[in-house]
Amino acid sequence: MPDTQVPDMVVARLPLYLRTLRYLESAGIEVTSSQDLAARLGVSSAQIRKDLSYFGRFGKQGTGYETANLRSQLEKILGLDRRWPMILVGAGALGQAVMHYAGFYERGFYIAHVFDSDLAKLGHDLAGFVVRPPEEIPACVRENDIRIAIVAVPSEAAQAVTDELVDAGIEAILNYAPMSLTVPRRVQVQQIDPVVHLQHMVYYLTGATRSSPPA
Amino acid sequence: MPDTQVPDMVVARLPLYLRTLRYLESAGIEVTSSQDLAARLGVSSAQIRKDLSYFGRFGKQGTGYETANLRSQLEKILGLDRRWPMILVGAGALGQAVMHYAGFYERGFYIAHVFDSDLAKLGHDLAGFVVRPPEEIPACVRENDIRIAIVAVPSEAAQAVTDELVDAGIEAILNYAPMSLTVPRRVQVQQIDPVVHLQHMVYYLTGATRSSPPA
DNA sequence: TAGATTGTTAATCGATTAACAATC
DNA sequence: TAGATTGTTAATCGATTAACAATC
Repeated sequence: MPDTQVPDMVVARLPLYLRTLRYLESAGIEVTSSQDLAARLGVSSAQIRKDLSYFGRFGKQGTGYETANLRSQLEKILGLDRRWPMILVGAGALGQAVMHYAGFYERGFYIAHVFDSDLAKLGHDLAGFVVRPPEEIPACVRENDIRIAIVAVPSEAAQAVTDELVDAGIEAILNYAPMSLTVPRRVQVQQIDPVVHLQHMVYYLTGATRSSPPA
Repeated sequence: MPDTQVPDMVVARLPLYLRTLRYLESAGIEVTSSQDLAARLGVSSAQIRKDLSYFGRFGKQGTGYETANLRSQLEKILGLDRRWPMILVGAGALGQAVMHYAGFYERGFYIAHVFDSDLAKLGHDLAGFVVRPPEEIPACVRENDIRIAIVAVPSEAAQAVTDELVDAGIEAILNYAPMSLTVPRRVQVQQIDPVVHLQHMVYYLTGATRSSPPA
């Protein structure tokens, strides 16, 4: 079974499965089942089995899945059997918070270089990173084979920075600016905007006339 | 047209529409159309019109939508014609980054109280917030009518903190811990986990054999 | 064996899109 | 008026679920 064309929604769920498997593994739980995972994630067990079936057969009838094995299989499928370097653009408050975030390294990513257009920031100080001017992005990306960038600049600058990143050959962008970015189809973009999630939830907090939250 | 039961996916998109409308408004663009919004957001214009139709009629044939009007209508629909106080649990590195995030206040939210179980943190220092012990959460929530909480504690503590928040009457949780939370159905949960998004994108960066990214 | 759980197919359900009459 | 765009319906498309034979 080759890549029969996996729906993007399925791909999007794999990291959630992976996260739970890591947790189970760290808790010493060596075997799990689609039902157990489903309960922990709040989805249906059929969905988990169906999702996994796009990539192969990882379980054993009557038993379930070996936690460590499925975890490692998912890592391989997602491309996490290596570590990915990223560049960070923006070394302001948000960018510095991103630099300090410990979760990247543990789960397959790390920040390799940091850029900011503020001349006052160029130096060694920030969280152990040397802040470099944006002009150096193209060479840095090329020389270090970097494919992922994090955008942590003010909204006003986000699209311009994105255009430069795309020109430099970046293929995936994690955007912390609260703004939709326009990119060519070959470039992946994902958005981190906590306020969008708050606004979504607040809808269900308003009025008793309001429809009830989704299952 | 009352609340015919709006699909959650539609509700989830409203904040994105709102974000773009705010941008247009700030750029002095007074009129827009479903086509213009669609192009900016990378969705179809039919979807935007359909989504809006769940809530009423906001446009004018032949012309489009008045930016400021549609923005304000969406705010009303989402429940953003007021400002929502939140409590933050966790005053470590992540919690402090959340405290410093300027985007909440501008878009309808603010952190009213901060809690941390670390005795060393109790005090005034952090970003202008007085850090209080978690025992005070229930009274604080009750007395101040707080319905939203942000969880920014280590993964190991996240579920326990969540259970306490639920008991205290919290109805919506924004979770920064990289971990699925289990809550009663009446409670909203949304997750912020940048690594999940990176892992999702990386799938499309691996191998030429790989299916191409979604449109 | 009896009990459990997978992998998979077919049925259901829901979301997106296409298309167009209404109308500004 | 001619041109444009909405709001809405019906058709399409795709994702989720139910169910069960296979099998550990």
